[in-house]
Amino acid sequence: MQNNNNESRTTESEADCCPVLTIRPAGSDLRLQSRVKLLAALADPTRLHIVEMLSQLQEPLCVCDITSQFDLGQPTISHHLKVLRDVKLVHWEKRGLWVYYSLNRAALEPIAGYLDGLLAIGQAVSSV
Amino acid sequence: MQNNNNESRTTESEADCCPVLTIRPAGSDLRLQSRVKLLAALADPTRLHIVEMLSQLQEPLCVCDITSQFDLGQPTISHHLKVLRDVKLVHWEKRGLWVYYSLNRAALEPIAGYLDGLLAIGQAVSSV
DNA sequence: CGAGTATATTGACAAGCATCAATATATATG
DNA sequence: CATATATATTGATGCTTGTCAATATACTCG
Repeated sequence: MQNNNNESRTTESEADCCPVLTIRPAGSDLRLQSRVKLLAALADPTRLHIVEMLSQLQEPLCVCDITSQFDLGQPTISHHLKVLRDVKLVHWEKRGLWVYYSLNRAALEPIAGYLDGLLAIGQAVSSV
Repeated sequence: MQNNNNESRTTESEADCCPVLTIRPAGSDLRLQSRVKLLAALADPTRLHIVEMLSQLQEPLCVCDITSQFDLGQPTISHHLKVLRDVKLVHWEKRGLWVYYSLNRAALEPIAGYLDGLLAIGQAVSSV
C-alpha cells in the first residue's frame, strides 16, 4: 500500500535545503496508532455530540435518551456507540431492558494531555 | 440523508426508561463542526506524525525534510499538508524554492482545552 | 411460553478519503 | 531563455465509513 521508491528522495538534493535532521520518533508507532483511533472516534459530529452529552452528566445515560437527541436511526446510533466502545471511550452497563452509557474519562484524559503536550515547544512525548 | 421518523422514537415508551432529559447543546453546531474538522485533520497517522514533528521544533520545517520521514510519495505528503493548512493547524511560508511549515499552536490550543473541558463533570462548554 | 420492547448486528450502498502517477507551477541558475 | 528542482494540483482508484432497512438478540411481563 506504500511505495518503495524512498531512496529516490534521499539523494543529496535536499541537503541544499536543510541540515540533516533527525527527529526522534515521538512515542512508539503503536501509541501513534491508538491515538489516531481515539481521535478518529471523536472526529464525527454525532459521536462528539454523544461524548459531550455524557461529559455533562455524572450518571450513565440510557441509549434511548441518546437516540432521541438525533435525527438518525437507532442502528446508526448503536453503530456510533460501538465505535466509542471499541476505543474504550465509554463504559456501558445493561440494566434490564436498557443499556446505559457513561464517559470513560480515564481514556479521554491521555489524549487531552497528549494534545496539551504538543503545545509545549520541543516537549518530548511519552514513549512508553 | 437522514430519516424523518423521529417522532416514532419520542413516544411514551421511553418514559419508562429515564425522566425526560433536556441536555443543553454544548456550544453551537458550528463549533461542533469545526472541532470535528480539526479532530479529523489530526486523526491520520501521517498527519499526526507531521504535527508531532513540528511540535518538537521551534523553527519551521522544510517540506523535503517532512517528506523524507515517510515512505509516501511527495504528492501524498503535499495533500496531507494541505489538509493541515485548511484547518489552519500549520503556518507555511515560501523561501525561495522551498516551503517551510510550522505548527500553529493557536489553533491547537482550543481543541486541547476543549478535550480538557470534557474531563470535568458537568462542565459547560464555551458556547461562543 | 408468547408478545412486546430496547438494543445490537448484518448487509448493502453511497460518499469520503488516502494514495499514486502524471502534470502544472514557481523559483533558481547557467 | 533553457534547464533543473521543490512543491502543488489533478484525476483515477481502491478502501473506509456513515447511514439505512431488515433481522437478531435479550430482557420483561402477562
